Amino acid sequence: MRYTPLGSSFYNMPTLTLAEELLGKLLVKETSSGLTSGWIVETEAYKGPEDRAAHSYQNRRTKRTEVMFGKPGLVYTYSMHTHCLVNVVSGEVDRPEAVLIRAVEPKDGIDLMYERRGVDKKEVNLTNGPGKLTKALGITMEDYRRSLYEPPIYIAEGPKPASISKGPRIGIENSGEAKDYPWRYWVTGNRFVSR
DNA sequence: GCCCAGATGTGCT
DNA sequence: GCACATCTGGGCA
Repeated sequence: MRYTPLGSSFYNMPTLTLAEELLGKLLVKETSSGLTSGWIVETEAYKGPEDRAAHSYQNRRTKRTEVMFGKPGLVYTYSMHTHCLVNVVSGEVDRPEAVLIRAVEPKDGIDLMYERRGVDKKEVNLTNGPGKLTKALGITMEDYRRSLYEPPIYIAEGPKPASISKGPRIGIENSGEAKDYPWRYWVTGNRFVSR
């Protein structure tokens, strides 16, 4: 199973548009154990300097956020507690914006996902959360700063969802007014959406 | 459904 | 050194 990654030009669009356009695309990760992939069904946009919920709020530039200042289409992996989350860097160079991938629907390598997540899980629990999908697909801090338009981690074309919903983002209660921005997008009715 | 502890990297003092 | 985070799973109701 092999797919054609979307080229770097795909990522040259406003962050909110990109967050919406990513829905229905295929997120693919190749490792020595095999290939796993899933349809992206939920995303959240984080808009740099003016977004209190973003790591790059007020252009905070550190070792961790450095990649957000780079080219769009790079991978920003972030570790939190025992988990790892994956973002797509967006915005032009020096515009520290990103799109968080919150959930995918498993497509290829489902056996491998069970192996990584635990065989006692229901299928819906394999990838219906940002920390879950990274584990199921084998995405780790090793992928930090990789580009998404070539293997081993990339995004390929997929069907456009029939209907898209949007609403406030999740897990950012301490972010003042930013917590209400409707920058979370998901495929309407998809059962792999996190909540 | 809600509450809570786990357990670790990161950033600030 | 210390507080806290783009979360998850298990406990209980």
